[in-house]
Amino acid sequence: MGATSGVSAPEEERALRIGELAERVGTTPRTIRYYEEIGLLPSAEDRGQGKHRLYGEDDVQRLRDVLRLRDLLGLSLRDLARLVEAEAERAVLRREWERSRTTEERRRVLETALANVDERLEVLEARRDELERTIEELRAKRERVRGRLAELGADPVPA
Amino acid sequence: MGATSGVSAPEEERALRIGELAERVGTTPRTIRYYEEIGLLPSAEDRGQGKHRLYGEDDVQRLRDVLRLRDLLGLSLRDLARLVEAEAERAVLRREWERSRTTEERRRVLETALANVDERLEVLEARRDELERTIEELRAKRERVRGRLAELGADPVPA
DNA sequence: TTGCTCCTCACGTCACGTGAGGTGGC
DNA sequence: TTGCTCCTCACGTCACGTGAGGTGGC
Repeated sequence: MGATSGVSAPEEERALRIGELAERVGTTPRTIRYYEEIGLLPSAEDRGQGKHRLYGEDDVQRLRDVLRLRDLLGLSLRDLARLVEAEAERAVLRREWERSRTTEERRRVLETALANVDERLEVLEARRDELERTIEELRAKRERVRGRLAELGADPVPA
Repeated sequence: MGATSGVSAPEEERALRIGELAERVGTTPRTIRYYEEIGLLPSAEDRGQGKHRLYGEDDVQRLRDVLRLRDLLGLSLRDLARLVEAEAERAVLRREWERSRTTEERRRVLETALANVDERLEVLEARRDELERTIEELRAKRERVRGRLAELGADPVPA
């Protein structure tokens, strides 16, 4: 859960405070603290009681990913945490793969990763198709309204 | 608020009970009762205390619309209720338009409707574009994984 | 009459929002 | 030192979930 720190070594890079991070990714400090509390984001274990949280660029990226998945998938945060865990697991598999010797091991690792990606793609594509259908309905509606406006007389409606 | 009844005259058509309606649209009876409670769905005013709610086909359609907008837009239910109100208002404007005499009135009504549709289109298109970008990222990731699998040897991965 | 679904409270939960009162760092 | 943002409780809210105990219709 807390093996890696949320404070990702801001050695050279500028360290962000929670408010800056929140503004960068379009959320609130409270949401970030809550995600840390439920284990969806890693917490800085070496942070003293009452001390400020500090974040680096990779924390920005990780939080962006989490928020995007939350909005796109509409899962509970528990399920989302499981999904993010699976993603991390894939990263582990990836490193394992780098070291693995036999072709069979490599194949197994890659096929697991492929199945994982395919599953996410299916969910996202279904959502996009649903959105597309709704957009088409609205466009047809718009054309009908514009047609009626055109019938009313001279002034063309600006595109 | 309660001018029209949720029980939309199931004269000939088969009347649905709340559990059937819920299953048809993919939600729960509790959600339907809650939406009625906050005014997002109309309530049957002529329903006696403790009597069963009954629904018709247009209630199915209305609830489907509400649920789809909820999932697609991610608004609060208060904002969603306002939007649905605006939709109903447009229907009123539509009937008003049927009776209106002057070209200017008609133009005004149509332009209001057009602005309303355009606003919804913009939100939906932005969402779809974001989804599309995520899908593209995942597809690229998948191609990379499949490339690595192909490198491993003979057996082609089924498309 | 027996099941089944329905009814109305009413408390629980999830994902945060929102102060209350206090401390930390450019 | 002065502001500003940060900190930790902790209670509030929104959108329902989930029984508890009772009634209704094929």
